[in-house]
Order: sequence, then C-alpha cells, then structure tokens
Amino acid sequence: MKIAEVSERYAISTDTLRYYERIGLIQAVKRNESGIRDYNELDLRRVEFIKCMRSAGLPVEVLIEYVGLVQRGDQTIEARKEILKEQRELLAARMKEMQKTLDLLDHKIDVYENAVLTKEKGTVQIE
Amino acid sequence: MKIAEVSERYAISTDTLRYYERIGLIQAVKRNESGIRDYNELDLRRVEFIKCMRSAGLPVEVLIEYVGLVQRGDQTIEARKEILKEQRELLAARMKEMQKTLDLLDHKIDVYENAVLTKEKGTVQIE
DNA sequence: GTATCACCTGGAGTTAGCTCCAAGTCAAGG
DNA sequence: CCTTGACTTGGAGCTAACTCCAGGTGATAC
Repeated sequence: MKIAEVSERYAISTDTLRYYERIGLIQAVKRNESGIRDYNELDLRRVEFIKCMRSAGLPVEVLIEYVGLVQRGDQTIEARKEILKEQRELLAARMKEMQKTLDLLDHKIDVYENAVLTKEKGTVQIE
Repeated sequence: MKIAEVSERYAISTDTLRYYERIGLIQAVKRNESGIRDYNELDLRRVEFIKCMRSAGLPVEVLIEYVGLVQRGDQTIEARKEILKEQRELLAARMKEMQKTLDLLDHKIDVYENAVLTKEKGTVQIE
C-alpha cells in the first residue's frame, strides 16, 4: 500500500507519515524498485498504534523509545512494559483532570441555562 | 495577594501569570502604589478557572474570547454559553479517544504480563 | 546608604510536533 | 517523446504556549 492510501485510511498526512519514519517513530518501511514506500500489514498496524497513542497525547519521544525497544527484541519486554505502565498512569491522571474540567463546564453551562431564563424575568449576575 | 503567592498556591509560574494577563486571558489585576500586582478574591477565582480550563487543554485563544465576553456583560451570556458547550463537546470527544488508548494500554500491559510469565517457560512473540 | 530581594516591562528564545517547500525521480497516458 | 501526477529528499518554516532575560524600580535589612 502506498503512502497516499495509508494517509487516507488513517487520516494522517503523508508529511506526517514520512516525518514519523524520519524520526524513528515508525520503523523504516520497505520500498519498491523505484524507492517508493510500500506499507505492509505490520506497518499498518504500527501506524495505527502510533496514531492511537498520539491521539491520547503520549509524547513522540517516549514512543520512539518504545519502538526502539520493540526492535531490539525479547530482552526488552520488561522495559517496554514499564514504559506502557508509566504512560498509562500519566494518561489516567490527565483524564481525571479533564473529568474535573468537564464537570465544571457542565455546571457552568447549567448556570448559564438558568441565567438565560432568569434574565427573561429580570436580574442576572454570572462570572 | 502578591504574584509569588498566587504562583505558589496554583502552581503556575509568575511568568505565566504575567503572560496570561498580557494576552488578556486574565483581566488586568489591580496594582498597589508602587505598581505591584495585588490579586483579590475575584482575581484568584479567575486564575483558578483558567488553570482548570488550561489543564484540560482548552485553547488559550478560546479562553481569551470567553473572558472578553465576560467583561462585556450580560448581553454576551448566550455567546458564552455556546463557547462552553462547544468546548465541552470537544473535551468529551478527546476524553473518549483517550479512553480508547487507555483500554489499549491496559490490554497491552496485560499481554506483556503474560509474556513475562510465558518467557520463563520458553517462547514469546509480541509486537 | 547600600545591598538584597521581589517585583516590574518589553522582547527574544524555546519546545513539541508537525507542515511546507524546492528540486528531483519515475511510471503511465496521449 | 513529453506532460502529468504521485512519489522522493533534506531542510526550512510555522503554531501554541510558554519561558527566559536584561535592564529597571522600590521596599526592607543591615
């Protein structure tokens, strides 16, 4: 599969796909005789994984390290697991923060709804 | 309250507090006779609000717009509500993405745990 | 009275993560 | 054969959100 199709399928620009490969976030993709990338199934799974991790905000740097460990084989399994565990905790923490914000937004929206009603009858005062 | 104490209380650097004021994300804080900022209760609540929103990733630009509307008074209530609603939805969407990633991480970690056990007995193969 | 310290300002510098660009190659269509 | 269009590269440019810095002021401690 050529880069354009991969780009389309995962909604990642070709520039970004090439960039990811350049920085070692995606392992070097095999080329055909004329030097054009031809993504195979494994490449696609890797792209999807990276897309998923990036969409949640995991830093590129950490992912590069993880991908590097994957390439070094079995003896890095422990290290990889530790990275995933750490990132999992950081992610959970961020989500908790976001939940607080979501709650506050819901509360504020609610206050605004009432304010609009109240305003129709007279006084309001919101910050 | 002086900027250093505000910085300490909310874990926001004094540089960032001044920066927020410069760009209009926080309304101009009153100064004492010698030009030094003296945050009052309302200022603190505003700082806390901004901190909360920023911690969830709401863009500075959007927050500036919101804060600007607050300053313009009651006739902007509808507009403010719409901003909050939109940001609420975007936030919920991001959290959903993150939940997917969290699930995948949990699954991977689980696979790794098993791999470590299996490895002790012989074969492994994880990507 | 002078050293220290927290504060002030405007502007420059930094970081992460892309995103764009120029210049070049190659395969296919007319 | 020549154009078109998708691909290639290395490197420059961009955006958001800080973060740092130089140079200056004013209050307090010694």
